[in-house]
Amino acid sequence: MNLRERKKQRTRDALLRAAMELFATRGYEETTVDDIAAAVDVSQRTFFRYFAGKEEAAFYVPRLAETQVVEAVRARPPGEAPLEALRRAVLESWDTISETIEEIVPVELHMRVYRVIESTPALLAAHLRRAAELEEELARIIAEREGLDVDADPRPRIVVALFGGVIRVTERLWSAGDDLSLEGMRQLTATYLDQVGPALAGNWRTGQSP
Amino acid sequence: MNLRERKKQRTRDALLRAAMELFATRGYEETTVDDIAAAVDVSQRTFFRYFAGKEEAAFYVPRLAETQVVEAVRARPPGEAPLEALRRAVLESWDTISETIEEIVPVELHMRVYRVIESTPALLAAHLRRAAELEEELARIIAEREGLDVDADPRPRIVVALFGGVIRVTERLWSAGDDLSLEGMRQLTATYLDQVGPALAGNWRTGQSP
DNA sequence: AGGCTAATGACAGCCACTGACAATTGACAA
DNA sequence: TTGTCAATTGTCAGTGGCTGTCATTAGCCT
Repeated sequence: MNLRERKKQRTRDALLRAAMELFATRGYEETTVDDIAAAVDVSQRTFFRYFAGKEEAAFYVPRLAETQVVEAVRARPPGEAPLEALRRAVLESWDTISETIEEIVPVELHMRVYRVIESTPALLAAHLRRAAELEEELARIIAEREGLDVDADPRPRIVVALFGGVIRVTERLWSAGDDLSLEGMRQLTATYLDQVGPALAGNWRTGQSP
Repeated sequence: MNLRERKKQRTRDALLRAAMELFATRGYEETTVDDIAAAVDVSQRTFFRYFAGKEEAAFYVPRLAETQVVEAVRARPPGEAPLEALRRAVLESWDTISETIEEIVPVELHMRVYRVIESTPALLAAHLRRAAELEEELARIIAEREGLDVDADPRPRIVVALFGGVIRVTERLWSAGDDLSLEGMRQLTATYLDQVGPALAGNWRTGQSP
């Protein structure tokens, strides 16, 4: 790697860290791009050469996680039922995700930024849009696994929509609660996915849930 | 109603219509607030006194529809299973929705704007955030119907997430296709909701779908 | 060493949005 | 009807995100 390349990498990292640190402490809206650039001692223009916008800095790490989930789903054996494949892929990819993150920024910082994302309207909106794109991708993968046409058969998109919905509900609960550990999230996700069947049963009065 | 009130109403209507017309023809990003204000011959500042931002103008009509759905769910008899109640409420509220819209703007204009919302990243993001808020509200209603605590029992949020997911999938398909009639949308929604059961079944090879 | 190219900074400008203040216009009572 | 009060609006100035342009700097390669 060149000196040039290394320098670029360092600038990018510094900008990312400074941005995340500022978002996490001061808040997203309260942080200006000038603040971030000043913290790294580069011009505002340089920031925009590395990130398309403030938003992109906030979502840099979450994007890594998404990529990993997609690949985990792709790697699932074709025999599994769709919902089962999705479930296992997510739970499994969280084992490796923290290491991936730690290579870039402290996981703890990521978690604090994640909370900011969930509690900042503009960021939450962007997050949901990304999630929708992810779902579309997953639907295609599922359809292919099952040898179906996504645009002709509604079922791939429906399972994925259901699955995505459950994930989002747990994300929200998790980020709002106190237990920010990965294990807590795993637990929550597993519990909620287990409730999918019962939730669809007609009669909810039979048997309460945790 | 005062002359003053009437004048305000007229200005608001004119701004809304001008905004929607411009969004639908020129596109959202390509329309500046100055354009909208100029079309109505008021100052830019006045626009911001009626709408919190460009976005709010785009979502003014869709918000009406959302309100109506929420009320339709509230009006459902308590005996129905949750998913059934949601299904009936949505299908039913679409009967009345076009009249409500027509009081404000031509339905055809609304449809064109809706397509713009679905195809403009910034607007789609905002739309999904609103949808998430709506789902939270519906989950609370469902929980109350069933005499449950939303924060203790996951099932209300899960059904609603599933339902919301299906709705969003159909919205997208509908807005991307050619048949922009309400009847087409009803049909699509009913079909997709009917596929929820089959989609969750383990084995998709038994019996193809339309 | 010196020319080439990529990265950066400085500057100007667009657009969404906000606060402050002055001018206008309808409402209402004397 | 007129004068006063309050609401509506326009103007102006300013902030922040973001982009294009151009000159300058700094690493690369012969």
